[in-house]
Amino acid sequence: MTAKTHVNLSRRERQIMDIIHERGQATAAEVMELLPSPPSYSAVRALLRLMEEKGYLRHETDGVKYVYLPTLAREKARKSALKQMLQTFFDNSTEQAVAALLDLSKSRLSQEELDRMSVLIDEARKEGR
Amino acid sequence: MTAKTHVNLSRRERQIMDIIHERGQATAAEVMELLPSPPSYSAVRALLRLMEEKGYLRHETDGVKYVYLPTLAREKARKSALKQMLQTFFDNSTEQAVAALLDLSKSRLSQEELDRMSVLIDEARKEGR
DNA sequence: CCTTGAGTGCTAAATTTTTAGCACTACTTT
DNA sequence: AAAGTAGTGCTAAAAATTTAGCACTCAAGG
Repeated sequence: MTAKTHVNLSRRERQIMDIIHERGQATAAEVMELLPSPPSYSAVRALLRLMEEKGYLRHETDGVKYVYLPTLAREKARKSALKQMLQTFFDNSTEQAVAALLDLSKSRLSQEELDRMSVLIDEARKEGR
Repeated sequence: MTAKTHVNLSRRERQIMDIIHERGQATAAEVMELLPSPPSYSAVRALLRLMEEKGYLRHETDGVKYVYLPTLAREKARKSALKQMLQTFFDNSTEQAVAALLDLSKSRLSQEELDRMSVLIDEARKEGR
């Protein structure tokens, strides 16, 4: 099984996945803190438990408390999210997506960062050939 | 108001938004066709009507039928989705996102497309300077 | 014109999600 | 070793969502 893809996530589940992906891991208390219009602590815990049962999360114990982590490697989750976004918003055009990305962050990009991206593209060029 | 951001969308609402963003517009019948585990036609119509009421969609009439469109310009929706993804999966690193994007699509990219991306980066470089 | 087909809006039932609260366990502190 | 604190699991109620079905409108064809 693994992957009922994330299209099946309910609203809260998705919010929680986002938080956990963003931080890599999180405790119930942290999740609660970051949730918009957070419900009660016990509600958050219940959600986490349910999501674990459904296979979206797993937990490790840190002393007495639980730390939740995504089941799917971050790498894979990224990939699937990117694919989805490419299809939904960019007609599967990588070029358009890169353009939008550059535009979005242009003010924040250093010369060095841009140089490195340039190299990435050169490499892809070579590989493709 | 406008923008309860899309974090508030329910599962079905999100699926529908994705479909409509992907196609630019869609009728109830089309949406139904593309929905995973599609419910009845009238259920789809009801959802669309509700979403319009909440301000996520609007419709135009094409002869007798309704064609639904996103309220938010595609451009803006893209931007907000990208931002979200950058933050959730890439620690706000544009570089990492570009790398993942290239990796994801490497087999599909033509030399020409890669050249054009290269140009994009050069331009950003000049602007930044 | 009348009937039929393809669309719509609305309402309320069914299902799913979301929530709170209680009962329990395990440390820590005194 | 008793009491307190901080965590957990589970259950069932509350809220929100998703759904089906019915009543209506309009245009087209006979």
